[in-house]
Amino acid sequence: MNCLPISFYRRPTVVVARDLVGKKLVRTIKKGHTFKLAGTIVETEAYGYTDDEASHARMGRTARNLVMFGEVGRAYVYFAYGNHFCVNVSARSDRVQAGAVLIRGLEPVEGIEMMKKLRRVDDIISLTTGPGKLTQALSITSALNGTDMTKQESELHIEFGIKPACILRTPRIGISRAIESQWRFIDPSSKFVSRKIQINAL
DNA sequence: CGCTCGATATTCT
DNA sequence: GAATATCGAGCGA
Repeated sequence: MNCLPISFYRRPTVVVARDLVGKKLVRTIKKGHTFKLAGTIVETEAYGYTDDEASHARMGRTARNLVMFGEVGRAYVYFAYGNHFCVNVSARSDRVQAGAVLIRGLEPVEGIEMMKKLRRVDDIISLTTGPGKLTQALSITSALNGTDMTKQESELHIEFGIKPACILRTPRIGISRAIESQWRFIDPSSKFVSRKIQINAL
């Protein structure tokens, strides 16, 4: 079994976000043949509960964010700006009621030709450098919301990888609240990070 | 390269 | 009605 165990996700969300950098996100598609699409996670962000003004869970449960409150290690897929899907993994310590880690960047490893077709682009760099891009490259939609990411047989799961030499911690991107929290983690040696650093507003 | 804007689901005010 | 965990097209420099 190559998958990260459920205990990996039953820890503080920020710690899980850091430790997910270097792990492998795997998507299997059964369509006649079985296709495998996979990439190494190079960029993540942690989102919390009522303590986090930028989190979907900050106001409590809604139909959309239920997975953030449920069992850990599950895929939380949501539709952003009416245009793109984004994928998270639910993760939190037992003391907290909600939490998830947004996967923001991948380094493509397997199934690159199919990713190019799904994205309708040829450029490797723009294939998976961003949360909306990587869901398109791996054909991740709300149909996969709630998927158990700790099971090898799941169409979407997370496997062990190689621990990066260095992980950088920065403020999160694309939010206007709680910009002071440094809950974004990147592998600075990777070319597949959407932005190397966050420029802090004055 | 950088900036503006449209697409438009879901939630909040 | 406004904001949002985004992206890419179009435009100007």
